[in-house]
Amino acid sequence: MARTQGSHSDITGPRVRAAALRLFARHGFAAVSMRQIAAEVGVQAGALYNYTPDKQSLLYSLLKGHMDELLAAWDDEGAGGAPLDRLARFTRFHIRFNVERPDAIFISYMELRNLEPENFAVIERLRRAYEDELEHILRDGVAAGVFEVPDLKIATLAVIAMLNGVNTWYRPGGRLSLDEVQTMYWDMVRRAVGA
Amino acid sequence: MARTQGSHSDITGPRVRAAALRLFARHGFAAVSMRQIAAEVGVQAGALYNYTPDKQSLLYSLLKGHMDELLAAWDDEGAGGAPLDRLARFTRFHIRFNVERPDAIFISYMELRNLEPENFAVIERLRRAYEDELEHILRDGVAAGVFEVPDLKIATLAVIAMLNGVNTWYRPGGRLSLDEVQTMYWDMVRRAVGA
DNA sequence: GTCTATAAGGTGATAGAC
DNA sequence: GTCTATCACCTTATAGAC
Repeated sequence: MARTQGSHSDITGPRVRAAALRLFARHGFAAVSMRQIAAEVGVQAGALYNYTPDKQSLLYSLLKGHMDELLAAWDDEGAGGAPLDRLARFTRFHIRFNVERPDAIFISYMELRNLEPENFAVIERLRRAYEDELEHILRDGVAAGVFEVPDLKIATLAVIAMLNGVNTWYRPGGRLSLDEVQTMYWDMVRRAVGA
Repeated sequence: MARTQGSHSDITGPRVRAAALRLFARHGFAAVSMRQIAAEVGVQAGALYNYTPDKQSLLYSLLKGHMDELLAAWDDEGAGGAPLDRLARFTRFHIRFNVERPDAIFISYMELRNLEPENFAVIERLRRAYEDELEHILRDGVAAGVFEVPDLKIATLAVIAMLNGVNTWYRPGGRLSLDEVQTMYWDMVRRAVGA
């Protein structure tokens, strides 16, 4: 796989990002060297710096891209309907989105502490924006009398934590289909919020 | 704080463990050097090797000690009673135990991937044993007709994931007391399992 | 039990040839 | 755009003095 010389104005950039995502998820940001990433891509370490100014920016760019994609995807399919329908849609959306990109999800909450403060603040703000989407659904449901939760903020975090747990065990082709998993968690979420 | 010479058959060992726990939780195992740990304790790096054969053993020892303590604590106060009572006790126990030792909890699920395979297998087995405690409660409740869950294994993991979420936001002296948090989560857990 | 000194090797990042 | 070579530094772990 190793190249010896020559130009490749092709797809090296995306391959660098893909390799970094995979390795960061497997071993952790701090444990992965630029040389390891380069070896995975099939270039020498120096060549990576054509695609990122430094290692930190590479991590930030992966997390930022992931959060943008998450919010855009929910924006596409989350809008409208009664609170109960929106909560069902959120539950199924969140599970599907997460299990489709386990590496990005993993580093998005494991490597936050390795972001420099300004980068951390940006990602944190986006994470909050996503949480707020769920909180608004719950608030509307409580106002409409169809949900009953002990505390809006805590119910929001509890539901997200429960749904995030899926990624720790779900594997495509396992005992349960994605649809079955979504349905089971919807059952539990629905009950947890008193619907 | 730095010593210059002399013997200290005192409490250096525990201080090494405490410093390592704190630093691993803050920055991650791979990002923390033996020199940093030594500086925190107030000794030179070489002195650490009086207390651990290597860095990996230090991590393993922290995780193993934590899991032993968890299982022993639950063994002390978890036994007996009706499924509903046992589930309430598990919920409150799990939350209290977790918020009392955030650093140990954090590294126990963040640094598993940095354990060597044999060490990982041991910790994983203990984690399973703890999960099984909850699964047995749910099974007994379902058998008794007081719980209703979509799937025993999934309900177990969903409840634990939800409860683990507390550590991401709870701080002593915050808006809610520990008892209030325990009560709110018990509300949501009870409903999630159809009790 | 702690120190200093050191071995052996890995780290992120840059310079300049092609 | 990629290579090779290199800088300055940090890493884990050990040896031997005190």
